[in-house]
Amino acid sequence: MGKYNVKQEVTDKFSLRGRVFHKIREDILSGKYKDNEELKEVAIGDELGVSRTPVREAFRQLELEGLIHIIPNKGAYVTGITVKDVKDIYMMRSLLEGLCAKWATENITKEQLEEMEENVYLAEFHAAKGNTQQLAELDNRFHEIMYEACNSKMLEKQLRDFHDYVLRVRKKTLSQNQRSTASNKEHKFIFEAIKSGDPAKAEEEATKHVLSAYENIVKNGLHEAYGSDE
Amino acid sequence: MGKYNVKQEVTDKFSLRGRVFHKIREDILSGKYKDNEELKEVAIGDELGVSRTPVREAFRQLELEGLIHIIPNKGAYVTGITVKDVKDIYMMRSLLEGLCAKWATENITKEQLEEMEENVYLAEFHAAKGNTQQLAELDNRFHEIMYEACNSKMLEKQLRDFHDYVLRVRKKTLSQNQRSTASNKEHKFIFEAIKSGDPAKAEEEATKHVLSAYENIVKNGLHEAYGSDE
DNA sequence: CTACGTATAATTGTATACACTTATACGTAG
DNA sequence: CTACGTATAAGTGTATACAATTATACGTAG
Repeated sequence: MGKYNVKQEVTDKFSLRGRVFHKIREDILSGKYKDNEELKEVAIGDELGVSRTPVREAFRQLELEGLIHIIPNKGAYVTGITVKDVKDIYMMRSLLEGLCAKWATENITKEQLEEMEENVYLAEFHAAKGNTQQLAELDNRFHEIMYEACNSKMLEKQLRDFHDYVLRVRKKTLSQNQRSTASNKEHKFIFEAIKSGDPAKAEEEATKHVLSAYENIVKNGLHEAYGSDE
Repeated sequence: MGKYNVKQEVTDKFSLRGRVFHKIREDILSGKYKDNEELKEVAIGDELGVSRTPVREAFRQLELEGLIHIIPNKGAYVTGITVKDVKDIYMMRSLLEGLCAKWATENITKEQLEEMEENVYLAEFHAAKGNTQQLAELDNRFHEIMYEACNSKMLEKQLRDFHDYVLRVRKKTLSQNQRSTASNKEHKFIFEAIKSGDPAKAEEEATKHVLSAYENIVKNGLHEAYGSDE
């Protein structure tokens, strides 16, 4: 990966296909399309004012993301995302973010470490002022820095995917002030472990960080946004 | 997921698009297309005797799998898979297979447990006879059973993806007899932990299992199949 | 000889047309 | 009334046509 290419979006948001992809994705995650609902190429194309071609290409991508499943010659059906899915992802993430923090400790550059430090202290400031928007961005960025610092293209991609997947949930939980201050504190612990060059500690703190986000989610239900499945 | 739908392939192998997808994927993983090589829609279409449409759809999927990256209005470029990528995946897998074994212990059905037991003992038999083909299939199936048993759609999909990704490597390492017998023994340990209802033990054994496969790979180089990147 | 700009070619993006498969409606036999 | 079969409609799969963008070649000014 690299210095340029600041944020390589897998799907360009400006092409028709990209817009269609993001729109459908959003509509599935937001619950507009219900579980098992059939998505028809022409209907969606008409709605967005495009032909079937970009819609079909978007479908192929959504299928690989697991948001829809396509039965050949039949149709595309929404797979949706349940409460259990989100929880499972958090458990998987807790392990992989741990690994990421460990590797980041061993590979982080001076610049990345500095940005991380800045991020942590800036977040403290915005938390005090109760600015949720900035906090969400800083939180995003903190994890992004770790992903970049771990020096593993595969792990980076994986965690980005997860991160994206549960983005809606994260936005919601971070808007609760108590969680965001706790989250900041945990970021600080991770940062300090990385700075002191202690991979095992960094791993432990990052794992704990995701787990406590998970606990928070479990406590607060998240029933409205997703179908309950258990 | 379910009783029916024994093996839901994400991309149907019989449609043109599916065939194109698998062909290009294979060609990238086998090294036919070099790193950063540009893939042109018409060229590939002509080679496979199809039009651009299925090729384009296959490209979109390959992009999401991370095997190629597409620059809008420019082209599709091979991302390839390096030795480090494979190693990183093994590290990630070791954690997630551990989690999978833990969850499988808590959710496995009687039938799945029976099939697993049968699998382990059958593998012992074929190992003694040195039948590598059957061994590879049994190994695949052992992990498949765990994926199904863990009762997590998300984790199942993730591990299948990883599994697929490094399939070529696994085939190769399993053809070495000493590794395959060691692998069998480890499967047996995992199975016994699951059967005895000890999630922590199952997790530990599954993690160790993937790690030892990783060690084996590191020892044996795997230089020929993939570009070295470190 | 180099640098720049324009014309041309090559390639991707999107829309449309046609082929093929699957679903639906309706009529008829029993 | 039900079961079956055929005709029709709807929808996906693929190919092709056209538009937009990017790369290349070549000529000209300096």
